[in-house]
Amino acid sequence: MTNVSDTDEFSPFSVLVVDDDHDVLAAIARYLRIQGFEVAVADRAESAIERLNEEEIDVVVTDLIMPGTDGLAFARQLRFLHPLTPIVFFSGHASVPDVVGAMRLGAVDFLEKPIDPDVLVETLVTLRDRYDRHQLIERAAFTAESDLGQNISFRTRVLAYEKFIIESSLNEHEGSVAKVIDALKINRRTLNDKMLRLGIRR
Amino acid sequence: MTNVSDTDEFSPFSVLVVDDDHDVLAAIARYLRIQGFEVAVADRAESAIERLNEEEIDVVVTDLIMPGTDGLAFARQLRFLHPLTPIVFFSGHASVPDVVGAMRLGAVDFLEKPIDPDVLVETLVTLRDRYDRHQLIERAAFTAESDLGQNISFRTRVLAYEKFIIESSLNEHEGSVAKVIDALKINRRTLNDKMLRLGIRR
DNA sequence: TTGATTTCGGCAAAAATTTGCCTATCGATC
DNA sequence: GATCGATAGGCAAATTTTTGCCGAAATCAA
Repeated sequence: MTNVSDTDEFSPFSVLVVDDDHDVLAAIARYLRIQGFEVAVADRAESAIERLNEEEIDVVVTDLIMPGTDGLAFARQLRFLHPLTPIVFFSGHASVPDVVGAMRLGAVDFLEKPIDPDVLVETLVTLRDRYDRHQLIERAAFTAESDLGQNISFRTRVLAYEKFIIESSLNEHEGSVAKVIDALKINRRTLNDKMLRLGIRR
Repeated sequence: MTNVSDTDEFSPFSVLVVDDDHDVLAAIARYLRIQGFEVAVADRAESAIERLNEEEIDVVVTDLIMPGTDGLAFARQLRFLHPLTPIVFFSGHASVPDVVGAMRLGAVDFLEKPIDPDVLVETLVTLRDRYDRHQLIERAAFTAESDLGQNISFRTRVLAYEKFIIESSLNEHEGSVAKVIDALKINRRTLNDKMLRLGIRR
């Protein structure tokens, strides 16, 4: 696997903000940019998906209630395309089922409107600090063959995920294979084989 | 196949209900027993933990707000003792952060008080049908942001991810297995087997 | 009701993965 | 140089998964 851009400049943490209200969108984007985030915006789900396919997004921040494809439906698509990309929801009057649905889709957090910019930034900073490395690895694993868009085979996806898990765990344990074996409860021989097959090096 | 009377072949599905309000507790317990569940009750977290250690509990249903140890703190203990036991929360006036916190702890659902008994039963029936005793696969297993994710085996995580992919794809294709087969490029027989093993229903 | 379509599961062969055993390499240390 | 600890890989048996074939059950459309 030749990865064109994994050696060059460090990639900033990029946030995709999705909201149909342009004023809110602009305000959030502006604030986040001041805070040093790279920000992409979209005013509806369809364009958000486009953005996600075009550029590397580290985290998605989306309104729950939008005309057309709403936040949950959007998250569902996102989950399918990029299963591990963190999602932060926000909404004005969210019902309990809404929040439940969002969290079930793997949302990291659910903020209430009006958004306190500092709370949002805090959430994002936590994510950045905590998952920066993981995200980079994830991208390498999941974008490797995802150029084709939707039709990635089940097999490929699962392998990519396995690769992600192992690389994450290795990363977390500073390259100690023994610790990974323990943490993932995986047979040593199996791990070695998988690493070989998936092209994982310490 | 999905018949209520089939279940007596297996060990019964046991529910632990936790609420400090004895009236509510009795009402729920009574209703669930009528519906054929084996029900244990506890009026506070401490006794609930005792119950959990004494008998085999398949799912915990707990109030969020209780004097002493509240629902979230209780869930945290439960997670430590029985990481894969499903939890269903209920509460009267739950705030968004409450719900978020509950779901982060791996709650299966969050119901609002007053509880509609039928909704609760439906939730439990789904759980009963869906979770195979041998192979409990927690949604949290694969959620990247979960606090739990750490001690879960490689195998379990991968299975959870497979389950997620298939469910997502089914969802996206409105339950059409044929379309899923095409989209995921997976053998029909393999898909059927996986659905069976992972407890996926259309 | 009938016939076409779709979905499911039993079964067994084929294929792939996992695992245990044994040996080899690499570094750090004595 | 010898040794210890950690990591890898060859090999073959054990185990699991995948797949094709078959028929049955369920669903849908006249």
